[in-house]
Amino acid sequence: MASERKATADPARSLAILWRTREPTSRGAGQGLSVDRIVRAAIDIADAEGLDALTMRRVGEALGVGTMSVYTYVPGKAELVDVMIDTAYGEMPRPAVEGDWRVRLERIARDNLALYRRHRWMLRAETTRPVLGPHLVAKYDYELGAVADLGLTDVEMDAVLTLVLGHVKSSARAASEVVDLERETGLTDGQWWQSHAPWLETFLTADSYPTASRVGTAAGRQHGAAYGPEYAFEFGLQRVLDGISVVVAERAANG
Amino acid sequence: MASERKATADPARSLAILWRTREPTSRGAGQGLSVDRIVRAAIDIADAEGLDALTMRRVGEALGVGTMSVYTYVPGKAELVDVMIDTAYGEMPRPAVEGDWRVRLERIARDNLALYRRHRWMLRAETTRPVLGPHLVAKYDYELGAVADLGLTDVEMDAVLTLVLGHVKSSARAASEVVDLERETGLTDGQWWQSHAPWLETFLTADSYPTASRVGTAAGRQHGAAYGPEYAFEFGLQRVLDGISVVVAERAANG
DNA sequence: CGGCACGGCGTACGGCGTACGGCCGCGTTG
DNA sequence: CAACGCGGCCGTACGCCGTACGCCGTGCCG
Repeated sequence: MASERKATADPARSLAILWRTREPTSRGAGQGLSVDRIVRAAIDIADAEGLDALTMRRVGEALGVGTMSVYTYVPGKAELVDVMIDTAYGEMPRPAVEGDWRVRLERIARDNLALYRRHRWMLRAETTRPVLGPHLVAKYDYELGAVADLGLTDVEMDAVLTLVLGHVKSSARAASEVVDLERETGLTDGQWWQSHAPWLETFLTADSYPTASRVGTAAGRQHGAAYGPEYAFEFGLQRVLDGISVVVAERAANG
Repeated sequence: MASERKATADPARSLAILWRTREPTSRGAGQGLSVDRIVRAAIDIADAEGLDALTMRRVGEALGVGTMSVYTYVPGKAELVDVMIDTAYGEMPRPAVEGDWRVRLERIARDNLALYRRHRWMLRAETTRPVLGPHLVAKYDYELGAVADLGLTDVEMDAVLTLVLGHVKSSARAASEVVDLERETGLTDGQWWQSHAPWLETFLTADSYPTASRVGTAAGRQHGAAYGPEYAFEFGLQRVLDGISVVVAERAANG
């Protein structure tokens, strides 16, 4: 299957590229190809048409270059995606936010959501352990700053961040799926739901599954209106932050 | 996009198979192939070797049958995965749990985590909107029961469930990645972390990224010990439940 | 007993990632 | 200034994948 990360991706190779261990060569013909240009082209393709459309052939084509030329700068597709991810992290804002931890965490959540909205392919590409590129490290450092002065242990700080970012990613995935579905079927979520209503009524009867039937119908009716991925994101985010505040209050009380 | 779900997956076809719209034929030769046997074989392969190893050729091979014979019962790979997912949901327990909503939700979270542990391929396969198979519907109905009597609106009930299950999936994914990494590299997480220590110390210095450096080191040192995906799961779950309890208490107070 | 519906499958096509080996032009060296 | 060799570039080819298509043999129904 692959697609998101061949099992054989070599982290060391990705790291070498990410941290620019190689100096730019001036030898040879060189018609201006470079890791940066390749990554930029690849991101453009993935943004516009998704990870499936991102093939090495397409990348070469986009750069007016043979397929195999890409391999001069990038060891393989998996490593290319690694670099794409770190590059995307690099475009995130890292402003100094005024306000308490809750404001800061909420801001971080929204920034990450925006990132996933712009680069939907990241939702599928990150499957394996992230490669510790420079921008990911900077991002991690910045985001830890939001929870640094709350009296949490280092491990707890990491766990809080993991929790919030995990929620963002779940929500983003759900939202992305709705977009995909609308694009593929040509139907909005509400229309799709309505077209499946007869089918649902056949099997998902109030007799057999009372709760699922009622709630599903309610949720379905709201689709396109108030309910949807946005609601799930907002609701979940506030719940998560509420939950974190319990620990924070505890630590503040106990010193 | 594809890989876990070809963009061309046809939900209607999947649904037809899932709800057994076709009656079992008794015409023709028939050497005992069936949707069930195919699905079972496919799940065995995916469990043992991952989604990447699941190819139509492998499935046919495992059943002592030609590759294309599989297509007699299943329209394509995407639909096969759909059916695999619903089948996996079918093996989940749905006991009547005594205790309050928190006990019930916690139980649901752990059951789902166990499911993902047994079928790690599900973490990659569910990308798109789930197909509403019979077992998913039953699962949804069952799980809604855990939050049915808390005074929440229908939409809120759905959101609570989405939040909890999203956290489970995030955590399961993280845990699965650790397993994959250990399997691929032959190193435990702690060993891997240690082997990258020199590299990290070069770039992730206390000067440039003080917080990330300290927390990363702390988290890294704990790997293999107390910290890890299990901790992140437990910590996050309690935070999420704490957050939900705030809403529940609100509703209980306001009627 | 004839027909044919249907399960089973061999072949083939168009895609993918990428290994390999060669070409060619430039910067360096004697 | 000539020769060298290195490195950017890439054409070809291989082994995978999913699956369209058309052919067979079988056993039930009329």
